[in-house]
Amino acid sequence: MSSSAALQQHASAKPQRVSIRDVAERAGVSIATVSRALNSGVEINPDTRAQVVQVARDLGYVASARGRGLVSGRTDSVGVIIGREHLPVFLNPFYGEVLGGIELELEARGLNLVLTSLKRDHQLLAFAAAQRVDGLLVIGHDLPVSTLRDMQRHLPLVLIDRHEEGLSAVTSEHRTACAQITRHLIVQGSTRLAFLAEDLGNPNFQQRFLGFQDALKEMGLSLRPDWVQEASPRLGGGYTAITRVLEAGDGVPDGVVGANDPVALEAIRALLDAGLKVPDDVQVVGFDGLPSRLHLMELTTMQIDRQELGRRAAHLLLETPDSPQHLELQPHFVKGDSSR
Amino acid sequence: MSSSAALQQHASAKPQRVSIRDVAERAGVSIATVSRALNSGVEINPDTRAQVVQVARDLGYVASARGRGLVSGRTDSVGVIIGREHLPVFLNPFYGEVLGGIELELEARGLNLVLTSLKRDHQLLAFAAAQRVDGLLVIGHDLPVSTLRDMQRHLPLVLIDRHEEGLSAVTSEHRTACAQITRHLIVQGSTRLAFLAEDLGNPNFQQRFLGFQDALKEMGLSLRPDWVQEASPRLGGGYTAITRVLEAGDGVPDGVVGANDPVALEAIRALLDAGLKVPDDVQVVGFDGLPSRLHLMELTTMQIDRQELGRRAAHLLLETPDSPQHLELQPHFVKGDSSR
DNA sequence: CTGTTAGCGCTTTCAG
DNA sequence: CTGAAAGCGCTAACAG
Repeated sequence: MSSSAALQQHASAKPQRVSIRDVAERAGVSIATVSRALNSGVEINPDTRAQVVQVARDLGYVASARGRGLVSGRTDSVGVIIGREHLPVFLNPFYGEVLGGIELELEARGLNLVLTSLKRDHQLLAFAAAQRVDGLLVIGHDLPVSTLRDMQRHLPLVLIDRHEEGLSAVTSEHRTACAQITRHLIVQGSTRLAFLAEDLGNPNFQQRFLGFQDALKEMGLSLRPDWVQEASPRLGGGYTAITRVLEAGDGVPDGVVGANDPVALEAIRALLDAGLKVPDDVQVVGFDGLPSRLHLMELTTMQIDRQELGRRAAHLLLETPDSPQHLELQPHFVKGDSSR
Repeated sequence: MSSSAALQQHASAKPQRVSIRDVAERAGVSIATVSRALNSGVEINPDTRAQVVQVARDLGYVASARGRGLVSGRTDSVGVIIGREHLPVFLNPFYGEVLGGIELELEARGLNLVLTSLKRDHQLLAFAAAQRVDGLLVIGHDLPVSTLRDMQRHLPLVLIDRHEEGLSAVTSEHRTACAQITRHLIVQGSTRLAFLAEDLGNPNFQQRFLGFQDALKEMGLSLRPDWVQEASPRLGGGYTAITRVLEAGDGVPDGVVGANDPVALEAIRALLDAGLKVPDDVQVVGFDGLPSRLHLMELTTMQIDRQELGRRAAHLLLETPDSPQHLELQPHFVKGDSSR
């Protein structure tokens, strides 16, 4: 509180903020006229308007978002909430690009983006209820669906990368996409396949795992339980996961499907360290399509258009805030150097 | 506007938002009492308070940020503006971590983070003047200093990674740090050094370049103009920059200083593609210390504590909003595999 | 076309 | 300790 107080002191220390009344007085009109002159729309004498606009500019007047919001009921800004599990949020390029897409859509309409990293559930609810924003985009999986529904009672809301009954969402398809890239591996000659999941508790990774199994079945291959390993989500998990596969005693896989790109890249590092060649000895594929110019290797992966994910979600929020909709985007195959 | 209107419709379609009056009525007290009960501080009958708190909870009442802000003059949120030149903002892990540090500091005080990517200068000024936030953190170099000063008249403001006379700032030191890492290269045996700048118009890169030259001079080496190349900031610039060095006809450098990590990594890629060995034939160092687990190689670099940059800036904004201060953080040397 | 007036939801004197 | 009332800055009827 002391901090906010400090910020506040500042404001009052400034040469008194100019209000609509100052402009009205100086322009010799009423505050209503000032309001009308500045919010184009109503008919008003062009000369009066020009005069008011001039005075407003001179005084550096800008309508207070608070005062305006109080009567209009709008804030002209949209909130974005990112799941706790994904922190540090900004380190994951995945979410960065999603935000970029959201920004794009909002900026086109002159709306502000308010980013709020996840606090306690009840704080989030309070945030929604306090009407600091006109709508909410939620990225990530760790909010209880009940909280989401509660928030939905206060504000329109769209989920990103997650789907819940009765709530709007934009997601990407995981299962057939993962089957597709697994098939690619098999077609290119791999028969002994390992799967590295970042977190099998996450529904999206579950779907990818199912797709992996679909492809195995379809191609007449069998699943080796020891070759399905979970990689702790912190950096480096893929390395130890593939190491466990190598140590399982079933020999060396000739194909590895990483549940996402970081896991796949870490696995490649481990394979190289173990003296294996990629893709000659082992083909490796990932999932997500993270920008990889600086990476160990150009990865074969399923590219998710993250910007589109954000754009669409913002669009849904703005255009159809009241009818729940579910959009599912299909990732597309990108051939890199980690597979043949 | 139609979009905002749509969001607005939603709000009004909802079961009328509960206001302080609803709580007062239901609790059988005045709105003043509700306000007092909920904003701990004033003395009030514990029973009354308990009663009010209970009713408020039942009704799911949360004070409107607008109404409260109008009278208190505060918004309890801090804005962050990121320079146009750094877009797409979120793709650069540098700024992501800074944001993380800011978040940390704000969260500890219950303040909200409002992220606004850069629009036109006058829009930014309007944003500041509209008092949507209590203070502003500005990351990046492309805002005219005059605009910054104008904004400063409306709000307290702290610059990050940039310094201007009379404005608060948190920056990192570039010159001696770059000299230090250049010296490392020389001590490890490099004598023919190239420098790859991302953008020599940027004062920070200029400082690094100066540091590079300081080290050369100090160690009795001379600067080859052809071996100072600018790398266009888009991904891949470092690749072509080092290629130009190789084609300059002066032979092959045995040491390369990249003005930042991406440029250095791209250069390594190009060197490897050209059949050279890193660090055996050519040592390469970067600057920034981006997380590199997934990269081509662990880079020797000067690590900037980006989170600290954000934390300190937020701290300055909150604690000393009125007296301009300048904090300079020193990067520290990190040895990787790209140098001996 | 423009001025007057009534709030938007809340906090904060000022009286009781 | 609590209620009444003023007013934060603005927009939107409602009169002129």
